[in-house]
Amino acid sequence: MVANEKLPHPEREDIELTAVLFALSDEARLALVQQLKEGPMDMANCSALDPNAPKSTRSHQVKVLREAGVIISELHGRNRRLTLRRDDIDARFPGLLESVLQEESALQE
Amino acid sequence: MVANEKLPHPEREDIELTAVLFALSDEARLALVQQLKEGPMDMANCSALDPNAPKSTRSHQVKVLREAGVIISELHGRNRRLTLRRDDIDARFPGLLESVLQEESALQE
DNA sequence: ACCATGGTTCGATAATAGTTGAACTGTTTG
DNA sequence: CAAACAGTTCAACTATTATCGAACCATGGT
Repeated sequence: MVANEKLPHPEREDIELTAVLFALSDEARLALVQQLKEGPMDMANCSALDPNAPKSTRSHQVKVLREAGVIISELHGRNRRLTLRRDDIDARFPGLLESVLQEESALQE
Repeated sequence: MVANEKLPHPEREDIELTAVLFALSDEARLALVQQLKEGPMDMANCSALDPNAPKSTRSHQVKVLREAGVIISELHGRNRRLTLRRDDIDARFPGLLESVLQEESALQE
């Protein structure tokens, strides 16, 4: 039972490849996904989301990933806990996440 | 020896993941890449490039894929022969193309 | 109940991307 | 060499995305 799911997430079968690719085609969003491969994180702790940026900007980046079906964003205390939808993406597009997550350059430069 | 290479193509090591993902995040461009997995094709014969669209539009779509390093566009007679850079993409991002090319939906709907 | 925290939403503006016609380039064919 | 063909480039326009401040909303702590 997932707590308080107010923000819409696409069902697995509604996840579209082009939307996923687009969501991942941004350095910042890709870096965030890289960070989430280790496990769920609270949004406030994600260093990949520039802490200097306004929160509306951070919220927007997360929204794009969420609406594409790449991550789940659920209420957890007063934070948002972000979880990579690894199973769903793997089921829809086998091998895609693995190949993207291998790449380290997004975090380095 | 490749014939008459006037248009710039990035070197293998300069191909960026985000640029590739972005190039593939468009239905039309993805469909073109799907079509090219069978082998090189002349631009004029690619049904994935809407034949009703103006040629400047088709040229633009090809340009995005070329500049991202996804395809090679070389002069071949009075056509452009398009070739998927499978080896280069595989070398840079192993598994990525395979996972994207498995997906059929782009050609179907 | 109040306040601080962490985030969302809205609306405006800036930046980036796509579309297209017209003019131009290179190549084949007559 | 001229016309036709295939495509590129340019410039103007449209459309989509991103950024950001301000107002708002829910939760946790006191």
